[in-house]
Amino acid sequence: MELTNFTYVIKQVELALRPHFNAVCANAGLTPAQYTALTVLARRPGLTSSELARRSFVRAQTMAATIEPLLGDRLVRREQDPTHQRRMLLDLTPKGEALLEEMSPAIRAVEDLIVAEIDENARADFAHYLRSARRSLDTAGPRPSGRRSPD
Amino acid sequence: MELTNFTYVIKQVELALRPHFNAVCANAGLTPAQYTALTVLARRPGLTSSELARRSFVRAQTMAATIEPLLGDRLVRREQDPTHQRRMLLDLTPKGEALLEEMSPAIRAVEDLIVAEIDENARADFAHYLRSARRSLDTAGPRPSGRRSPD
DNA sequence: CGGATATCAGGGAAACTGATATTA
DNA sequence: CTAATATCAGTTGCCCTGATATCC
Repeated sequence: MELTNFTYVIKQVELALRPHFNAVCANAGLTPAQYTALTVLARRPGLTSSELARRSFVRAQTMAATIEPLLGDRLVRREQDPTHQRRMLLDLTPKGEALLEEMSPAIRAVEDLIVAEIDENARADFAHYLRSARRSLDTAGPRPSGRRSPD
Repeated sequence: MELTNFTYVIKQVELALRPHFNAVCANAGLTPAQYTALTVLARRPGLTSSELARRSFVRAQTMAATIEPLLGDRLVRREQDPTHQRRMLLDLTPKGEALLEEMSPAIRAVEDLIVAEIDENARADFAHYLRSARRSLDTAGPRPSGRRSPD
């Protein structure tokens, strides 16, 4: 009963998910972290690298390293914030948007696999619990970067 | 509705969980992977390193590297399988069991944080969904190692 | 000044691939 | 012969810490 061990099972799910997710990303010439950064930028255009890092629970340096190859491949574009000399705003290029579109069916297949056994109705509950866990973990204890809700 | 993005949120939860889990493990002189291996051995004494690897969704080499320091620290003991010349069976030492016991309250605190916002009744559902996801991901597609249910 | 950004340099935990020797 | 185990060696993705310069 109480041998739930959420910490353990969450790690296991992430590990079991990794090869699937990895394969889809590698197929598109991306690392998993890069794909994730692209999807966040798709929904939040004009973020800075630091903001993107906070929303992803990583450091600014880590995110900068993740994004660097995307800039080189012209999947992401960077321009200076008109109001701040120091801030660099990130956006997807059309090429970046097209790549996400191409990957969409394969990603969708992985999504379907995750919830394959779960009733349609219960999937929303599952998603709700996951987001709740992320929120609880974010608003307490040791953190890599700053505050702010991830997405 | 369908903007659930389980792949993304699961990764986010794992990332948000990491610093908490990491701090507890580091406090006990363990890496997260080492702590996890200890807990599995606590519940499944006499596993081989390869079996342990399969249950943990990693390769035999990865698990061997994880366990090596635990043998040196006498937290885990290894003895030859009487019926197989090649198999080496793993077990916790009393020292290993004691360490898990010491860590238990801190681990429990992290567990409580994860489900802090979730109703007592709903926590079992959450655990069920997580295990279901792990199972679905395990029984299909690309995998690092072999078969067998993890735990 | 403090706070946030960007970026340089270095390090570590933990997964991967490939290859090999042994044994049921 | 085939499958599984144990183990050697190298690689990679991706996070970390510390430090620095710039800008509001």
